[in-house]
Amino acid sequence: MSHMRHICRITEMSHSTLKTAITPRRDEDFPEWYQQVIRAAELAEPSDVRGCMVIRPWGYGIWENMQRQLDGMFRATGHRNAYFPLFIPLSYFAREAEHVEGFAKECAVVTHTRLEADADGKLKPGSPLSEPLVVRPTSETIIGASYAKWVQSYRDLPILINQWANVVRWEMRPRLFLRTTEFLWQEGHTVHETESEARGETRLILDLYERFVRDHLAIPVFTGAKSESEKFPGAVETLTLEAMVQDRKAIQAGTSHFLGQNFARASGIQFQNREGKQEFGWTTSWGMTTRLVGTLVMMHGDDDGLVLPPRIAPTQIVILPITAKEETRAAVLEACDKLAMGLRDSRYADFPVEVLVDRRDVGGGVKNWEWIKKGVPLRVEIGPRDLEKNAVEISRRDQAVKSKESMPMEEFVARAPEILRSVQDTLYARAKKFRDENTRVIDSKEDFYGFFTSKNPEKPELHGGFALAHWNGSREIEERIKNDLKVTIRVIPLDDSPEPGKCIFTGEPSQRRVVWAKSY
RNA sequence: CGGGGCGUAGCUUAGCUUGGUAGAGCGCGUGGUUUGGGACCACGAGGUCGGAGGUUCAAAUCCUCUCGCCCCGACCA
Repeated sequence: MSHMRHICRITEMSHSTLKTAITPRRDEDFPEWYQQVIRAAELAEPSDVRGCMVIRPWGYGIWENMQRQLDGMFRATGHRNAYFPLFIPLSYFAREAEHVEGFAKECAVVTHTRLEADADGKLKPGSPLSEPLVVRPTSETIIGASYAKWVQSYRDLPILINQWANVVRWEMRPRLFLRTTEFLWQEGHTVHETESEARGETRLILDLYERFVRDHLAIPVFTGAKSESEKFPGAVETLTLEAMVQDRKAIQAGTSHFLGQNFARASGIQFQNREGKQEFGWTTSWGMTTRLVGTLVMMHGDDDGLVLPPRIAPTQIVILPITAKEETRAAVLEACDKLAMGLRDSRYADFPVEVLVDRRDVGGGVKNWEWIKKGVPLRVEIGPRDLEKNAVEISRRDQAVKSKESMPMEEFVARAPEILRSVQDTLYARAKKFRDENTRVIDSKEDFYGFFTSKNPEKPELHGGFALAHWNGSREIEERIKNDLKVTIRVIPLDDSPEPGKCIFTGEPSQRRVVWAKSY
């Protein structure tokens, strides 16, 4: 009899151990899991406006942290913020042919001002504009118009400006954070005296971005150039950062473009050089977007929800008072506040530690799970028993949800920054390990096709990854691989160690391996 | 924009084939019992079944149109 009961309990336990906070699991249905995490973590929700989303405080808090950190890095490298119009006169936009071709299909266009009631009392657009206005999909042309006025002499250069803004791209298939009609970003736009200086800027920003995603978002990336067919419309060269998320697809985490003199010519950005001759400026542009929030979800999230790197988490430590017994409640709450104050006095990664005491009158278990789903790096429980020992129970989000460690309160206050650092490091190491395990050096066409073909076409399992393979440099091959496998060249490494070989598709000579993958 | 799927309460959904104007679980509210935990009991609020038209005595259910969402494709940060 007691034996039976014992077995039942074990069954029950293993059942609850298997239960995950997010349904479905990542391995069951990755796209659906992604959406459920965003909802469960209260990052964002679809709005009534097709393709647009509402970014909720927790999601926006992550974006604000990204802004704060990137903004500091921009300032430290001599950039300043400014703001340019949302609307771009159609004629300005039309100035750069390749640019137009690239963006025309996704432009929202304002053609009228004012609303007027018709006979039925329905509101209709009233006066047509003499010239339609394009809602910026990117701001090269409108910013270029200002730069043309500001630049007269080489002494006016360089111009190093960034803007934080929203942009609109009328995409066909929106997905929360990854591809929405309106999104938030920063766009840097610079003008330089020489080609090499502008190329240097493009590279400087690429390195800055790489540091940012590595150190703050715990995201390892491959960097390098885009192929002709993948580069920014109007750019001479596009540098990119490519990360691998947990379904092994590539996602672009940021771009930095060397625009040559294309846009300077289009906008009339001209200056008198040191020889007294008129010359077009050399421009760059570069950006990172709210897509990074989605990247973070897919990079670190698990079957219990979001997992946030401490450096980007809006709240780094949440304190959960165990106030089960009325008679100890006040003492527990007081201890929590005291602990919070102590923690806020310490610093982690240049800022005071972000601590929240969750005093809400919500069941303890529910409360705990909410914070798990939101991905808070550290959860700290304080109950009457801990009070007696002057200790706390801490749970790290990078470890199993049930795992807890007891620690003297003093020690925890002293060690909190170190523990946060450890969580941050673990997430990076884990992501890098995953990326490396799913990156293959491939030397034959057969292996290449095998790598990117699922075993079960009906319900494709997670497969593929990054393939490092030689390529003859032709657009035709890219096109064919894209058609056959939906695989594209994500990045052509810039580096230092060219490794000559033979194109695995044609046998022609190749200077270096390039990175192939399916992508977002 | 092409192919597929789906719209019933905040969420997940039953009912639809064989018409008779809605049921559940979770969540929510109140009261109580609990308390190192996604607890339990009782009571309760919440749905013009995506929208419009049609067939019918009668439509969530049948027909037509329409809107939206999701997945795959083309495109993109």
